[in-house]
Amino acid sequence: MSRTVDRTGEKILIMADKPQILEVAVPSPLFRRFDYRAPDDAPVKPGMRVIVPFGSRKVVGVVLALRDHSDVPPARLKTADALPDRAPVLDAELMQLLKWAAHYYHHPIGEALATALPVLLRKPEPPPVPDRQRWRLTEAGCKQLPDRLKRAVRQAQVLVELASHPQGLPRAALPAARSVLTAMEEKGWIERFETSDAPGPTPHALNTEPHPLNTAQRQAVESISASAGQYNAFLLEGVTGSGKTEVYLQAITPLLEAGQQILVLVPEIGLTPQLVERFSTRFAADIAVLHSGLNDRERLDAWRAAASGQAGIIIGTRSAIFTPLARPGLIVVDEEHDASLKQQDGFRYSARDLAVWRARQLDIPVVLGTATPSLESLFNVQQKRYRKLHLPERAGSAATPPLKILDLRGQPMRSLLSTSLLEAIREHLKNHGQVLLFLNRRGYAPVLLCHNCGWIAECRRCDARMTLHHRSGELRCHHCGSQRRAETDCPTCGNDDLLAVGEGTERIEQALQAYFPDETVLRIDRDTTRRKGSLEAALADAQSGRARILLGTQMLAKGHHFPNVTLAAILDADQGLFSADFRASERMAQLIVQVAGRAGRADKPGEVVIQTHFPEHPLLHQLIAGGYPAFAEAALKERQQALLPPFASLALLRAEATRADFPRDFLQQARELAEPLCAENVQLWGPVAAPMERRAGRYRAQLMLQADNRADLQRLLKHWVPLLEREKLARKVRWSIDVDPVDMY
DNA sequence: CGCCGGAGACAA
DNA sequence: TGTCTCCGGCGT
Repeated sequence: MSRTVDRTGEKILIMADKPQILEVAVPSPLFRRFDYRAPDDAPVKPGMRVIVPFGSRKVVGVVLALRDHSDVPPARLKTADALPDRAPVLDAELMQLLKWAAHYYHHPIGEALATALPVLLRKPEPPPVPDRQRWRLTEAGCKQLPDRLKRAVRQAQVLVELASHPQGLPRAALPAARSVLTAMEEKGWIERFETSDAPGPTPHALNTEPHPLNTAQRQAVESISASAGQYNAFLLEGVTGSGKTEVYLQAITPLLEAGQQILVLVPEIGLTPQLVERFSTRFAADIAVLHSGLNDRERLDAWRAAASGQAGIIIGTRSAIFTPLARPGLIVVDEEHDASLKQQDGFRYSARDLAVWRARQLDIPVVLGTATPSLESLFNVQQKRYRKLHLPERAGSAATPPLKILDLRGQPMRSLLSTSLLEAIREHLKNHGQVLLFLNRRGYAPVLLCHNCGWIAECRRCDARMTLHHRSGELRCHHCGSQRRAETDCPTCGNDDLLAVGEGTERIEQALQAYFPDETVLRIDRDTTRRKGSLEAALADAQSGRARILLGTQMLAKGHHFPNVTLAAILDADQGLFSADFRASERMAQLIVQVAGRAGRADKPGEVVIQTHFPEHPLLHQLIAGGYPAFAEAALKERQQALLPPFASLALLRAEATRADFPRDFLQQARELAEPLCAENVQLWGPVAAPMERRAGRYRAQLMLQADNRADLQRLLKHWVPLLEREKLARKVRWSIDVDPVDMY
């Protein structure tokens, strides 16, 4: 029974044996929480979904707390419609994580909670019942040899998968379309069955024997294992090919055997298949995969498998950090330095930082793995907040290939394929190696220029030039996605002498094909891998060695292993060397080291070439002389002197609108509101226009807040954000707070 | 006279 | 953000 006290001090019994007011997080951009009368039937707990009337619609909110009193006048209080679930969809632990994250990143709680729920649970309609259908091998299927199925790769993969999962797998876990499964079913190789009602944890037997470890790997595994059941943050720094994944696998083995779950975060969907493959070959445990390629139903099933404890391993991108876990044992963040672990719009959380927070709260270990640690994580090691586990050797003792700087000055212009590079390519091809060329610029040419009058093709919605895509004959804006037919005559002077200036991957591909007519040149970028499955197909082509010249953007540099590559080249390192963004050099160093890691193995020495017009640049020299650690040490010193992260805390207030003056005016008012709240150690910079002010037809500006510690910055934000919300101009612009921004544009 | 788009208010 | 209302412009 709840009690209250009246004015006379007498205790009065409230005629209720449960609290009557629900404090609800409603999915809306409002920072307020909303009170409702509880419906009088079901028992309520925080973390339960609740269907409530909101304005003129019905929305799904989440119960934050139960109260016996509300400050809202009774006449305005509405009654919640229904509590659709018997149990909370978000347990106490997740609610705490989400409340903390919404608070730290200054994002409305309702939206934060909504992003943590699978789409189907955000709707008032009842979600579909779980998919209980599983596939398994028949006796005939067990006798099929996957290697015989040369023409049916998918079928072979299904056989391999099912052979290692005798307890059966849901369709979503199989690497094949429904039609493939039906075909195999008709041949009598596989069959379906229904799982029992309450799936328990699956047995987590090993499928394959662990690989032998070197000393450093063994020490890493032992350190992580010794931390089982208690919080510890580890930075697992392992050069490419040093066997980080094997460390993950062996560290989690005892945890799986003890029935615990492992949450693995990866930066991008492109990395999941390979990692899933490694995990599923090793373990018989159910693996739930959560990434943007799933449909709503598949996502819900994976989410439920994690929440029920049925899945032993959960692998997912950024948003998987909010997956409920029945028996959490360890969190792994792979490629922890990767910027895509930070959400770039809406609820701008860092999945890596939240992983550390969540591990601490759960009192379990967290492992941040990378070949090129972020400066933030290295600083945390220095501060003894993280423990570093170092894997200095490449497995099989392959030497790290030397970096070679190739001076582009004086080389014939309009070719990123310098004579020396072409020679090197020829040499490596002759020695049966593969070559990998990296250029972070897709399309044919970044500029289309009139030779007669100087007209340049520009985007109508952005302050940017259009990129020419030759094959499609289109101009595309890489900032807003708009496209149009490429002009053949200059729209200003009518001259037909239009020049394609500069080079993108499409043009380099063409040039390479002309230089090496007998070789297959494989281009891997967003344009060639748009169709579903085409990235996988291209990667398979690269791995098989059929294509020996690989050319691509970012996506080629991340995580993929091509054992035959002996030459890796960065065609143009210059954009990364000079940039307004103070993190650009860190990213360039990481990229160079990651690309370098693609070259060479024990039996085939590798070579890495970096082309630049600035061969004297200190970043390149640090990398050559001392590798990534030397760069990182120097970069950390610079950050300290400039009082930049990790030695300072930053936040950005961004604003955009279709009118240019609104964002500036709003930010100026915001600045004036902030000034009286600023402690001495908090500085305001701006407002300034974004480096590219107009994008997709909207004008953008930002105000930066810099403080020498997190707490003071948070204190300011806490008082400031409510004032912003009340500002009149706040409704004329789209604004957002970015705490710990990674991209400064 | 009625329809449409834009602006502003509001959400318990 | 989604929805409702109000108001002015304009077409019929």
